[in-house]
Amino acid sequence: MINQKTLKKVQDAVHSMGYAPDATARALRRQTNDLVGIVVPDILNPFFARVVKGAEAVLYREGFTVIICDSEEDSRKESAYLRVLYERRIDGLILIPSIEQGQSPGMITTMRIPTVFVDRYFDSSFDSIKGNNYHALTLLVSDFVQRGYTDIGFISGPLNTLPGRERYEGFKRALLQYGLELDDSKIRFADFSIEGGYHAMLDMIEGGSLPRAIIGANNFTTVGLLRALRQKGIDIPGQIIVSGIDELFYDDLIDPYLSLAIQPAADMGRTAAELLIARVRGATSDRPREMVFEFTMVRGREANSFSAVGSENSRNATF
Amino acid sequence: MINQKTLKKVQDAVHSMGYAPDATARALRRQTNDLVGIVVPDILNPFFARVVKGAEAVLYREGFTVIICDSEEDSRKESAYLRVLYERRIDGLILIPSIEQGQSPGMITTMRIPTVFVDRYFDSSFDSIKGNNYHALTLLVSDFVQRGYTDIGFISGPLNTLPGRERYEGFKRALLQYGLELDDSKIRFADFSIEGGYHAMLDMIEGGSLPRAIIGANNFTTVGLLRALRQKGIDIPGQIIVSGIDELFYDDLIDPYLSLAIQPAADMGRTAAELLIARVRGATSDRPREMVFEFTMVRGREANSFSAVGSENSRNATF
DNA sequence: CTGTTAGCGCATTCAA
DNA sequence: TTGAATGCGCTAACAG
Repeated sequence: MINQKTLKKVQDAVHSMGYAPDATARALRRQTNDLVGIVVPDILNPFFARVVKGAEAVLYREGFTVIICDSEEDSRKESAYLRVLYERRIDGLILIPSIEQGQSPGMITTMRIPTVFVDRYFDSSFDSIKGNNYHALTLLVSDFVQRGYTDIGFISGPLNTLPGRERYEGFKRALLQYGLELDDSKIRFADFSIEGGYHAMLDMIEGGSLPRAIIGANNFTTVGLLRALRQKGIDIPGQIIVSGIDELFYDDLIDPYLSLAIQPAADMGRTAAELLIARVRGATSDRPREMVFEFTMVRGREANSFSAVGSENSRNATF
Repeated sequence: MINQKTLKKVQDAVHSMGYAPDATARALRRQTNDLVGIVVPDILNPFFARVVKGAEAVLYREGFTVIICDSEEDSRKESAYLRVLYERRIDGLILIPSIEQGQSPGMITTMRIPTVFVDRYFDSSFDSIKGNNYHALTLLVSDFVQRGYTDIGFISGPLNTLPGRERYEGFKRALLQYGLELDDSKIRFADFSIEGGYHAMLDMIEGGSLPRAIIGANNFTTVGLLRALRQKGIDIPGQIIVSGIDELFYDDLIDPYLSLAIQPAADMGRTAAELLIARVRGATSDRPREMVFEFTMVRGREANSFSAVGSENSRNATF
């Protein structure tokens, strides 16, 4: 038995001389890398950034190193990254796919790497995590109806994504549920981007059919939509009232009248990491799990009757 | 000579069978990894996220894989990550240090990895990139003065960071330059966080010395400061007018009267990557380079006299 | 130009 | 319990 104090001294000495074991060689020998890849369409989008932060925290705690890749909503860059990650012999993958799928689905299946999809996904044979998109629209529409607004428009996301489809479906169902009429002139389709939301809203305005209330299909769509309304000098909440899906940043500062249906993004990221770690460490044979997270409604100033913004409600969530 | 078409066919066949060369083994053999680490204090901060995006784009193009690490402004987590990156045998490092330095400076020097510091840094023997912080405050103060506001407050950053020090110094110099008096009751020190800015502003308000104009030392400080003003029901721009440093997100939507001094964050990230690649590939013996980027002034609604927000000015920069 | 071999730094195995 | 040998998958060097 070596003396503990001596051991510690030697370790310290070795360490201070700048030695550290080579993780590359270890990975080669052990055939496992403690490496996880996370691929997201845009790290600047606060929703994705929060998912990444949640996942990263768990993976770091569990001793994994994380390679974060920003596909820039480009399916070719995404595929290229998947290839790179595969060559790096990652042990697991958390993927938020870009809108266009490209070659990724094929690669994911042939790579045979444990994978968890978040928000958007294309393959039910993998673990996946999403928000209850249908319910989000029930929340938003019912909020409008309760406040007396029944003339409701929608800037939808792209229907070739899961949240795009489900939110559009959810919007239609919610209108039906409240006996409201579906008016196509008050629906536009965009691509979950700021520009997309902006142009869709401009188009609706210029089409002459401004609804009394409108919903943005995701955070960026809502930003674009608000920008169009401001540019056209349309009064909020006087002429139109706005709700959106997904947190932005400092939402209370952006527009005190803005109501939002919010997914617990960091929780979803954490859960994705936990599911992934279970796969990596444990039985890969378990059947895929689909986890659905609930949205929370955060109401803007008007819906709160006259409570002050910045008071004890969840609008301070970023704190 | 092998027939090109045959070669291609073989490659395709091999590739389709799921084979891809093992980057881990290659790294071990070649003793170079095409791996770069980026360590930032908070990937949710749009300034840091933009730096990362800029750097990542260049590194990706040049064939490097990027490991992005979020130190959460925690010097212990930062050091732990530096250790991990070192063990992973990264070829280069881009570092935005956390506020407290902890063990990182020592590690950086003993690791002997090509390193580029961005925004904050502690060692002039490495390449570094920053904004012209002094000039930022000249821009902001002179803008206020031109608009007739001479009673100017400042929520400073921490003086143990480079931008914190330089911006505070810059503020003092700018006041001097315009013959204005330095009033300590209108200066508070915070930590570049939303909470910090919020509490600092609250403290100033409750101290009874509200200036007619105020500057936030960085993007988060400005958010916190705005939140405090709103919560206290203080009218912007009636009672106080606000300027800040660094872009937020959708700044025009947050407050149309908000003026900002903005660093070209993505450019700075790109340049960091280019400097790093030059070091990694080339002569390590070159003396360290310090690059200083200029701020751009983006004026809020009032300063623009009556031009509409959303018009052809740089407030649409996020587009 | 093609084919063979040695070794990168570890972890595992087997021998002592 | 401790020490020496083997090989992970690749590439660079070398020999044919």
